[in-house]
Amino acid sequence: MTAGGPAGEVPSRSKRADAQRNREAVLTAAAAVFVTAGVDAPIRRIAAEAGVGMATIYRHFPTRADLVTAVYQHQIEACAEAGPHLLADADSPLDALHQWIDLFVDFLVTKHGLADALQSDSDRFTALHAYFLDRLLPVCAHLLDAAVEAGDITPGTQPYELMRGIGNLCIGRDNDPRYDPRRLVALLLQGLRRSSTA
Amino acid sequence: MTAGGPAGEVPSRSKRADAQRNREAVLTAAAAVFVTAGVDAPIRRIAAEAGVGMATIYRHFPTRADLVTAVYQHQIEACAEAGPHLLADADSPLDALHQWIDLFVDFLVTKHGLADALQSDSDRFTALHAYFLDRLLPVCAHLLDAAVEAGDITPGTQPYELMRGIGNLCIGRDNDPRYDPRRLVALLLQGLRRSSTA
DNA sequence: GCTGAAACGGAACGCTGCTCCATTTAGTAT
DNA sequence: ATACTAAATGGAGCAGCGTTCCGTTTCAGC
Repeated sequence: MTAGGPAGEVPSRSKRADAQRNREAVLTAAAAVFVTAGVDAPIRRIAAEAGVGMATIYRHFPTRADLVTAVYQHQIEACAEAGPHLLADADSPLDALHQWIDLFVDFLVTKHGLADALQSDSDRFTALHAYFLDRLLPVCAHLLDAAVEAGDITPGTQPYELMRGIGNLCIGRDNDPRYDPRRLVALLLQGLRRSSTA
Repeated sequence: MTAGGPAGEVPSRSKRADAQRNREAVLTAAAAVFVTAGVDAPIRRIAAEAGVGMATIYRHFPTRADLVTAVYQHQIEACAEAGPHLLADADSPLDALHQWIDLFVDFLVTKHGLADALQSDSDRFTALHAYFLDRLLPVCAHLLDAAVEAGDITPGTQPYELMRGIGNLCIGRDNDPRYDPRRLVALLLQGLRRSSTA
């Protein structure tokens, strides 16, 4: 019951001050290194950048997925929270879905290697995959349902499948002028539209 | 001058017999290992399976892409050759495109990690990427052009982008019942259709 | 200050890709 | 049949990476 003491309301407190500081240093360093070397950057590199030992990183973030998740948590949250907002403001549910997916795609393509990691068949990133799903799948499902209900798109598409499809389309070398994920995502969404012949 | 001897007409000859044998052994072993461990399987493993040293593999196949290419060459060729054949037999160019893409997708999804390798941003597989493009891009372009000319789909889609998109959709853990690349590829093709409102 | 425990750092281990070179072996000329 | 040469071989060796382990340092409460 722990009457008056810290009961763990704020999860990031109740640790030693230096541990807190190091945690922040690691997050900052990781964010910087991820930009240039991708989310697969060597732990040693991040540790050096942060001025800590490797064990410190492993202690704070047991798996790489935990580190990546922590680095991008705010942006993932922002994307999740944008969903209902867009639905309220857009001209149609389909518009809202489009705009939300644009946000999602922008997020993925600007994070070097993130889309790759999300779909990696390695077990290293399962937790990251799970976090994305927990946070964004309901949002996507809601938008999808709204668009179906409005009669804009055909029913039957599973949100999970759609999100993975979009994520997959974002995989690949950056800055290839011949390949723009956005165009293919647009094509995919076009395929979702309710055809007039149906 | 080497009057009567082999002059090198057949490129895979003109090597010592043991080298030929080892080359075949490596290909067989690699094919077997790829099935269970994916195209990223350690060279040591393939060497052990083939009963040769690692250097032998590197000598015959300088890069991993060369090895993977050699292992799947016949299937890639078959896929390439099927294109014109399908176009001649199918009811419509769009049908032919569909069937050909089905072939392509089947090929990718049954080769563990191949789709991942094709889009990997690592330089290890650039040659593989190039080979796929050299061989299959013209076929895809031809089918696409025919479908556009028949008025079945809207013009403007680049064959390269389409192929990469399809390849990307095939990436991921095998046997996930919630994600079937075929459904998304179908959706993508649906998006290519000429809409009656255009 | 003193002390116990939390936190730390980097050496160490295992696995992998790739290279280098002493040794073996196939093919040929005698 | 034998000897010779160049092709071919194999595995030790090096470097980079993820992950763990443990002796040492540092914080925080008394």
